[in-house]
Amino acid sequence: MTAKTAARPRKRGVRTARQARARHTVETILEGGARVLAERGWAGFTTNAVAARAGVSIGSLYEYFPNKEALRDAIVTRHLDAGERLMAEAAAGLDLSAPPGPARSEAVVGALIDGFVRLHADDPALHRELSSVVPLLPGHRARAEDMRQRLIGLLASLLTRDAVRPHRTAMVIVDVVEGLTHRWIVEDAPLPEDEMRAEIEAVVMGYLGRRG
Amino acid sequence: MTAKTAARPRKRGVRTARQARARHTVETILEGGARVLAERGWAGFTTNAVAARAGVSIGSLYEYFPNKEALRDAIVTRHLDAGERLMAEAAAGLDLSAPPGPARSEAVVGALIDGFVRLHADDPALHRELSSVVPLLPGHRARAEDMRQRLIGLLASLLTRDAVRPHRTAMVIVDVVEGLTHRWIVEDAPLPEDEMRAEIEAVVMGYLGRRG
DNA sequence: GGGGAAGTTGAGGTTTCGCTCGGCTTTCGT
DNA sequence: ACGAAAGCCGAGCGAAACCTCAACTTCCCC
Repeated sequence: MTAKTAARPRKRGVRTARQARARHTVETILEGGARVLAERGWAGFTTNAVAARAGVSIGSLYEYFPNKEALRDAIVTRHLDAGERLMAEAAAGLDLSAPPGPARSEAVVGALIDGFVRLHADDPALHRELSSVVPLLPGHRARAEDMRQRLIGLLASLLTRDAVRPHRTAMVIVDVVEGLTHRWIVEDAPLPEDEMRAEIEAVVMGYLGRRG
Repeated sequence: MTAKTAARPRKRGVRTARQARARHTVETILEGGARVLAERGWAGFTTNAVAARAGVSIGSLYEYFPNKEALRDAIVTRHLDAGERLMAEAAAGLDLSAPPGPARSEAVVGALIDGFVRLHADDPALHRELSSVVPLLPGHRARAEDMRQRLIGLLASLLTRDAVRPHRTAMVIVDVVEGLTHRWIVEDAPLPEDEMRAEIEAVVMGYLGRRG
């Protein structure tokens, strides 16, 4: 084959799931893909492994995903969506009517820690793989970076009374919280969860007190 | 001709470099491997690419490394050796005759930050790849973990006067410093180096003050 | 300087894995 | 109820990557 010379090589089009059965198949494949990624890592993430894990044939997988990258990207997108939802929930739970000041800042920091703990605690292996070994599209990196920047902006706006340079302070805090939750939940868990939260809070509040 | 009579097919043994020329070849291959890893990542780390980059034939590579994993492991070992040396140097540079207390702690923390900055600043791309995407042998993970524990132990012994639970405090500090240097140097550099050091120091000293 | 050990080479065997395609089964609309 | 569209299947093709091996070159040592 290969026949590049043909007027239309006519690659077989990728199907768009219309029937409920097909949507279920797509769902199953995505879920299987996430499981394979979490359990066997990016190296074990072969299209045949995903199809087998999902209980569908390799042909079905390629009905809905033009290639391996598209499947990977769909899984990444889902993970980013979940993170976005988590962030929105955490923000919605904040009591913004409280008067600005150290007390409110402590509550805000608590919510931030809570959000990151939940983000990492739900399927740590998948999160680890996606956040460090799986190759990402520039668009996905950009989206993650955008989420981070929005989070920093929000935090900065809540810290205007407690910090001389709110944006800088917010960036440091976000990086500290993310770094510690990532290390302790995803890499290994040297502390029980409540102590972990307390330590992270101590680090952040100590920094805030010093910069305030 | 020779040795046709040997009953054993005997898998061809891996050569141990004896002559200077051969040692140079091994060196070149290791260096080429590190470059390929840093520039094209683990996905681009193919034995043919390494051989080409090193300017030797693929056959030569397999004279000294029984397989791809052995080559990877040798590169990882070298990187760990470098980290070990850096840690020893930083420890040797400490002034332990100074009286324990906040002033000495600040100097110790400064040295810690300095060590991690140097560890990450020298070939950040290679460090990134080795510390997150390249699959490691359990033995290598164990060695890295051992280095971390020794560092924590050393730091804890220097903080006995400043913290109620020195070991816990030391662990948190090491994780904060490593997390922030890694994020800011390896992932991207949002701050000039001196400001970066100042922020990390502010985080750690704030935590120390609060826990003291 | 000669013989043998050490070192080097690269075409190609083997395996792994992404992906295709012809044919079969199920669902839907009329 | 029946034809067409949607969905599903899996043997196998081709590319890419790991690794081998027989032949060649360079170096060492007596």
